[in-house]
Amino acid sequence: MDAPEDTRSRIKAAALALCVSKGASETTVRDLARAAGIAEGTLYRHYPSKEALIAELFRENYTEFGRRMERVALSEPTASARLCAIVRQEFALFDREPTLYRFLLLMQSEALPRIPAEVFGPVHVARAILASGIEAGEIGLRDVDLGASIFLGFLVQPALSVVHGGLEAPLSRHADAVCAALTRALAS
Amino acid sequence: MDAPEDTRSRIKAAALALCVSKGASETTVRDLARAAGIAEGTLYRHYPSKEALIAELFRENYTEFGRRMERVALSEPTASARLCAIVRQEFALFDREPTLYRFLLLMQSEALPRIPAEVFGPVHVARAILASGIEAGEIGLRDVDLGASIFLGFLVQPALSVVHGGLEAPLSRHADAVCAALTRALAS
Amino acid sequence: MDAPEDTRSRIKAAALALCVSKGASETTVRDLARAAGIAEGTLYRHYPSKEALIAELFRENYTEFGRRMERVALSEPTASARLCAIVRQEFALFDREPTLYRFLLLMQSEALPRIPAEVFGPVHVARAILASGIEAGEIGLRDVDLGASIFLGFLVQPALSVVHGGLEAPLSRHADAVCAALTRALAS
Amino acid sequence: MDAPEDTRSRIKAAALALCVSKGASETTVRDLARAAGIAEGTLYRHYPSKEALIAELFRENYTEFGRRMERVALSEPTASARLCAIVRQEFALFDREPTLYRFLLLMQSEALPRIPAEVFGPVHVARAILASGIEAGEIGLRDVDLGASIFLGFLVQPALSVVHGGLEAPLSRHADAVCAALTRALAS
DNA sequence: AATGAATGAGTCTTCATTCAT
DNA sequence: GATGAATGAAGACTCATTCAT
Repeated sequence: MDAPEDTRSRIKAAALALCVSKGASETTVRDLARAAGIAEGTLYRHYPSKEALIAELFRENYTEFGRRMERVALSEPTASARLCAIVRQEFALFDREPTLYRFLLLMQSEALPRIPAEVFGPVHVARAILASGIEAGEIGLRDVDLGASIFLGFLVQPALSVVHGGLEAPLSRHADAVCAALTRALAS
Repeated sequence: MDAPEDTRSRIKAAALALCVSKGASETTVRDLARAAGIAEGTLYRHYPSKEALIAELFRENYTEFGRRMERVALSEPTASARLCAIVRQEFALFDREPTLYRFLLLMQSEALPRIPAEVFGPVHVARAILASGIEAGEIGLRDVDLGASIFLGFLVQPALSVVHGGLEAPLSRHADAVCAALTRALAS
Repeated sequence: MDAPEDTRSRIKAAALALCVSKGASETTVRDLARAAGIAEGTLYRHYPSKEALIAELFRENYTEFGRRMERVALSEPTASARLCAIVRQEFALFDREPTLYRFLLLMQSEALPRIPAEVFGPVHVARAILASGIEAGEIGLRDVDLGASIFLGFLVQPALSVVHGGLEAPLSRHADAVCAALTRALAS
Repeated sequence: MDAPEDTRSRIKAAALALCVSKGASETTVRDLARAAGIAEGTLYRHYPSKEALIAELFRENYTEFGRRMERVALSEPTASARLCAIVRQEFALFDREPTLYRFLLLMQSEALPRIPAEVFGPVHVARAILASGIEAGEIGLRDVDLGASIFLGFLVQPALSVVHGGLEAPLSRHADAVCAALTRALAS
């Protein structure tokens, strides 16, 4: 009745929502199946294990995150403008798709260590932009790795603060201020 | 034979190390007992549950984190200097006690949501310092909450980058550059 | 495209091989389907259940075993000669079709209890030959049931010993010695 | 309350009985626990897995079988007498402890292949006795391996025949006839 | 006749927790 | 306080079987 792809999508959506609301290890296969409207065994026709499902889900969204960054960055002329465009876009996405975003944020500490460093993601894009900015003499901070780390701090921490209640939603409201501070931080 | 406090310390040390190396939910009471050199049942003489043990462990270190920040901040004259002193101190601590620090970093996303916002911690300290700096006209960024969030980004993200391998250890090596960028970011 | 009988044969061959190599209950329908080159559901067009498939497979080969015994026995003049002819033939078959034979040997303990005693098989043939031998005064051992059991021991145990590595292959090499011993055992 | 050894014994007894009555793979851990009067989890304090429990059970009884054979054999003067003593003893044991014996008989085909050939057992004893008999010129059949195999056939097949209903119980009733036939078989 | 995704009862196993010693 | 065997609920996963196509 449903296309097989539909079942997979339902599983993914259920996993995303449940991991965000209860955490990955508190989410049982039974929860997953119920939320996706499938039988428990059906999950195993699509993923080899619960762990693999979550890992794949994280990886997909992680690399998609990187690709999204690449996409907005392309249309901007300078490194600073690129990073700001990313901030604006991601903050807007955080407001529009809170579940997807929280998933990425919350799973980071468990999932990232299991992903090989070579896998394409936000860090690569940040590094590339910073490298070009440094070469163009536009960015003062000369350490690409540190610059990427600081940039990610600007991107991630405000989002986390909104999640934890320390910063008022919507996140987009803070985009201008964050971009300004980010530009100053990397400038000299 | 051992003072009871000794047993508690051994349990805490074991929990810290195991949570860092395998994650909280992957750490079993058996693991804990083995690592602490006690019987499984003994844990329950000291904590009502495994969950409570980890929660208490996080909370202790979390508030201690805040208190450490307060302590260094006191001796500095300006907001900027205070924040930089904190950065330097914590980066040094990260290098000296990696397990303790990683525990805080990794458990954040699971443990923080369960801690009421009123509980004293780093966020309070950051906010207080920023508020004073804004009042003194020393800090341009006028939103205390956002400023605190950005500051935490500077504190946390470089540490995470070292953990994930994206930034070269030791973290202290980057303290100067981070302080400079942080000062610029908040300045205007 | 294929004649249906072909599919059945492929299923049977797959079941035989898998039961021998991993045991009946360790063999899954998925294994069976994969090895036979069919879909899992297809098995149920040919057999009502996995269990029924294996039971039928055993029964077929079990009665065929009996019929084979009957056939060689016919051309021999005395009971002793008949039993020896059987030994020779079966030992040769064991060497030629090891999988088929191991199936019979290994499934014995699970499958035999579920087969009613009336079902035609090796035991019937052995009993008939022995009865005729006793009547002809040619065989000293007067208990037909015991004689049949001892004969089966001569037939089965050397084969099992080869399977378990306690007796050197090929089994046929031992046919003469076994026949001689068997003849002596029943003689007096 | 119970000595721990008691729990283990109860588990073993339950496993023995259930494996005999329903087969190893049809026996669930739940069955085992119920029959032993323990909780399911308790089994895993004593054995690493259900499989390991059954394997250990088989191995224990298998080597004990060998040791029993050794023990009766000692008191007899000739190879023939030793083998007959074994037959008599084991047939009697089969009648007295049918469950234990059936376990060995029925599990043979699954369990034996997983036991390394070096493990001490009935085959070793049979071979040793036959070798001594051959050397003493007392036994005509010159192939030790084949002789051991034939002997095991005399030992095992009549027991199996009783289990399957082809031979009338008690097995001991047939001991004399079997001994006589065995002696003749090996003699010349 | 053939397919193979879906099913869901049932399996083995784990693990936080209890309690008699 | 300390122990560690016992618990049993709950977990992840399997697999024979069904059925719409």
